[in-house]
Amino acid sequence: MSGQGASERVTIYDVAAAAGVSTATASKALNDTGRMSAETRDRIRRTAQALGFRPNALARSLTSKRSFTVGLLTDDTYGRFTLPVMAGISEGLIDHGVSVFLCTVEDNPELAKVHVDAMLDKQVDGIIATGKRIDRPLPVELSHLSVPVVYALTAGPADAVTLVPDDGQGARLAVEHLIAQGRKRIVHVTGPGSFKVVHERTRAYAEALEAAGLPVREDGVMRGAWAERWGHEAVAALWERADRPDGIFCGNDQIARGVVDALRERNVDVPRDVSVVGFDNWEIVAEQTRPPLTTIDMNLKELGRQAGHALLRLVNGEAVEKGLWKLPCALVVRGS
Amino acid sequence: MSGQGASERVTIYDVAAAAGVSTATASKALNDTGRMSAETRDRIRRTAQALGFRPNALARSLTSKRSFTVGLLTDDTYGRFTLPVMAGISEGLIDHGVSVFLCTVEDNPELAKVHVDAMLDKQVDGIIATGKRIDRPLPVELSHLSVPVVYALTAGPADAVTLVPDDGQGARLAVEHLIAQGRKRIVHVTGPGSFKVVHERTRAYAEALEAAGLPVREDGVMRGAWAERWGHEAVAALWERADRPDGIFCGNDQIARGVVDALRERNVDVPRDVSVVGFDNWEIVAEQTRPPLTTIDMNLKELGRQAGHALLRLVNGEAVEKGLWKLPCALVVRGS
DNA sequence: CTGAAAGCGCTTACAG
DNA sequence: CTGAAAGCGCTTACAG
Repeated sequence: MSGQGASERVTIYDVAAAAGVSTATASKALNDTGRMSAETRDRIRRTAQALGFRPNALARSLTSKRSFTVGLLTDDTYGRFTLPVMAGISEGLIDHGVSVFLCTVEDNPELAKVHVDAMLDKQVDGIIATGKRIDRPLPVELSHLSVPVVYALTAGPADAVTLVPDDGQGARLAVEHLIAQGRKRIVHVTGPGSFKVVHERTRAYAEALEAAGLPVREDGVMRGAWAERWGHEAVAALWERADRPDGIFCGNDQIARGVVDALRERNVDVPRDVSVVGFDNWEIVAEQTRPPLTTIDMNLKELGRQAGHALLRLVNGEAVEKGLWKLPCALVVRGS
Repeated sequence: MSGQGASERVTIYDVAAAAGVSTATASKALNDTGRMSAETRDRIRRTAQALGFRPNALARSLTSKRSFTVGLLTDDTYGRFTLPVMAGISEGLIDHGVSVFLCTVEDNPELAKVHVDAMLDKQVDGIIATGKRIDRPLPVELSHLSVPVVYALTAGPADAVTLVPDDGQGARLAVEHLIAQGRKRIVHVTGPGSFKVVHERTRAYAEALEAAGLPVREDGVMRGAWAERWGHEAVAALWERADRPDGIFCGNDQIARGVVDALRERNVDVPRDVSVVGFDNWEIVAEQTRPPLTTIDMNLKELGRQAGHALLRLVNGEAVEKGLWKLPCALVVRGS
């Protein structure tokens, strides 16, 4: 019976009439504002309930100037990073009654503009910009909007709130784990130098070695593509060397998988002879590797949740620390 | 200068006043309705432009009963299928000025209910339900809502519009490709029988063989997990047999990758000795396989786009054919 | 403790 | 061809 009245939506007038009060009183009762006898408030609420009243959020927003709606912009159509971030945002916000507009803009500036305008027209309370790379901005300018903006996993202006995984801390975790396994000759096989994360992780790798009193070698860091193929090539090159490594920290799980496969093809036992740690905890890669990859998880869902909360605080005019928020990564120990 | 007036939003009153007309006339001019001199209409438009007027979509929706907003429900937080579908929906709808609410509900019925209620409160014009499996519904009942619902890549009621990839046609494409390569002994290594797609693809596999006059063998279909490991195991079993296959159609790209890797480990050359075709065109798997996988693409983005358009037609009261829409898959030829 | 009235920003019959 | 008025469904000072 309930919820079918397509044409018969019940309004606050219906509730007020049924309860024998004015709409003003009904509104106050339902929003727990104003002052009235507990009895009246209760009665109005029960009538509302009985009639199946659900306030029209549009009408409410029109007066309250709050739409309980935020816009989510992403340039990532296929990637794996964005989905957990978005899920975290959506989850974190729904608890506060706020809904999320999803907009995929890819690298298209005009499309991005159209989406932003549409969101603004729909009176979003704020915007979250999300991407696949922390060193590239989305193809649209968001800094002088009339609503607050939070950046997650994409580059934002210096005076904005930007949330990213703590790549340095993650890398340290990885290297310290290798050291804890008793590894002494640890190399780092990672992605292209054009990525900012490559440098951050490399620095942390070197610092962790130093902190443990292990030598930091010039040729300990090898850069290539973010691909399995590069993992294979790197192992080929490493196994040409006089002193082969006994620990390999990889810049992502795909490289790590290539490394592990290449080691197996050389009859090098992982993890007995060599320990390998990846980065990303991309489950589909990490779990299918033989043995399954030990890797670093960036806690993207939590990052999304925090991005949502940060935006909410901004919307409410609460104080929020500007700048780069680096969120901790976690080590996931599997078999490598 | 433009777009900064946080507190100074320009309304249609401002436009009307500046143009020396009533708000009614202004509204008509801007919406291209009513009748008035071209001169007046132009003048009003120019003033609106000059003032940077952007209509408040909330206010507009309140009277028009159309929010130009739809809800998108998904149970898929990490999967690869949903993101392209969502991107297609978002892309297809933004052209019509409609925005999309993203809701990830996972397997949580209460959460799903909360999201649906929130969407309804915000007066969405319709809802699209999306999932990761075509044979399972979302954990929430959507059939008696006051707005139209379209299902994409998830199970819907028989009298609804449900869009899915044409698994049979995709499988046929795969098998016909193998036959065109001159393969005669073609097996099908696929996922668990609990998945509906497994049966659809199996049937199409058998039909394609028959149509080509090739024998359909009892043990030609092998079921296991959707995982690389199963690909390895299947090859191990197959290579025990007297007559080994020369063509392998796999139920997904992960299995196909396991198969290709296992063949290489046995020094069987792909594609010289054996041709392999996968399913999904999951680029990260297909492209990293050595050699890269030939596979079936489900055109998920297009599926999303069509889901969006179908919903729009429903919202506009236009005729839409109910039932299961099977959208064509495409063969992507790579190296296997 | 409760209600009449005005208003949020737009659109839409209806008059003229 | 144009405008005054009412209305969409709610909330919020302001009176009483």
